[in-house]
Amino acid sequence: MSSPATTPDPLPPPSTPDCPRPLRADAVRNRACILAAAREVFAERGTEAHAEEIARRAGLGVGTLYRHFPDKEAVARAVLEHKVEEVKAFIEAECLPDPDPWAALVRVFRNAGSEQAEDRGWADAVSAALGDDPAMCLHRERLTPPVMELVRRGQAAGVVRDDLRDEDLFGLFCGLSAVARSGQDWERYLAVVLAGLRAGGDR
Amino acid sequence: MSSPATTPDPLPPPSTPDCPRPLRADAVRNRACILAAAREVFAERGTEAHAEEIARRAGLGVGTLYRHFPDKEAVARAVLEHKVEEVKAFIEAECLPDPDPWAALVRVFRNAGSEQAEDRGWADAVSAALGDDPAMCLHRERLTPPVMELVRRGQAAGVVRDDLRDEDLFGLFCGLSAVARSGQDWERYLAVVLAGLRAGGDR
DNA sequence: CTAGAATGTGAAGCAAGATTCCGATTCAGC
DNA sequence: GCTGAATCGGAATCTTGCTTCACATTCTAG
Repeated sequence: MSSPATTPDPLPPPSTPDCPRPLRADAVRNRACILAAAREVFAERGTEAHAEEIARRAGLGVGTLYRHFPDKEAVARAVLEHKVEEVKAFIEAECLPDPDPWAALVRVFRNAGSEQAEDRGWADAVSAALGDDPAMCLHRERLTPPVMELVRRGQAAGVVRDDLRDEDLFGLFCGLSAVARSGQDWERYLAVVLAGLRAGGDR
Repeated sequence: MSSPATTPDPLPPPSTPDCPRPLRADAVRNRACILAAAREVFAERGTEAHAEEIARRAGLGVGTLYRHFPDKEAVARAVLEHKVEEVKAFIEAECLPDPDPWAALVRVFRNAGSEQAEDRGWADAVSAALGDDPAMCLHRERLTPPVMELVRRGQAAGVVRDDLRDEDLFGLFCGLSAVARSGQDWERYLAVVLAGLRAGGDR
């Protein structure tokens, strides 16, 4: 079926779907620089970050940025992807294992608050997660399950209010993002929300 | 000091600070059209509303819009002003008189939720109120007092949690705005927040 | 009814950013 | 160290939306 190994394939390495061809070493390095810079800039400026600033911060020209990504949104998506994995990892490593579901849930919210306070882009993304842009909803799907798992455990233990659906949860995070983004004291806001989540506080 | 009354003042009516000169009848009418259109468009599109669309919806050219307002932001301010008065009037007429401070507070929040769900511009403004743009903070100053008055009464009656400062309150409204704006079910969100506001639910 | 000021128009001018383009540079295999 | 393909750079281009302007139209006082 394939040509004898002795004759080097005249075509570039057959482009497998996930690795069309090995990137040149410098290109790999630069791509990483762009992503690192983008993480910084999005964290500072949120969705409004400028492509130019990302490139400059990476020590590269805009053209290079556009060689690696089709447009600015793609960069944002890549950065978001990274953040989601980070947060997911935190929840799975630091919260899910906790035998006390309430303490674990509190830790999830605290983490969300501090991350959002420090990363405007992340706060923007969480706010946008309620919208209808599919790219922005992706992380909602990715993070809801582990958090709901904790909620369910809490409800089983009788410490979390019984009515509470997926969407409500994201609504709360969304509110938190609005407060955290603004430099407001999100801990106080969180205190109220947590009190509200606790079982029995119902009106 | 002034010239005899018999000689009509050759100058246009001395421009008093608040009424430089009487506007022409059609100008008054058009200004009102612009504001009405602006209210609609800002309600639909929020801060992103286009000057052009406002003018078109008013049945006028953009130039006319700019004859009446120095820039788009001035239009937004005027619209905001109107909304703030409306909300303030609602609180003073429908909530402050209520002898039950908790019921009154709930009504304030419900009103906020439904207004924000129907008026994207208002939701945006509330979110922005935590920022540092003075024009956007103005309504915070205007609405905080009456609401805090209710909070204080509630605290005195022992139905509202004791620690609760001005800023916290706006944080909660800000969160509500994020949820309401997104078409999410803000009533559920509110249920949690209200449970959290209630005295005794503390962790 | 008429003149002249006040208004209304919307095309043209600008500004800010995103994206493209193509010559200049750098890598990787020989 | 050579050569051609892959990359880089950043000025030029395009897009979008705000704002201005010179001229046309409409009011209002006389």
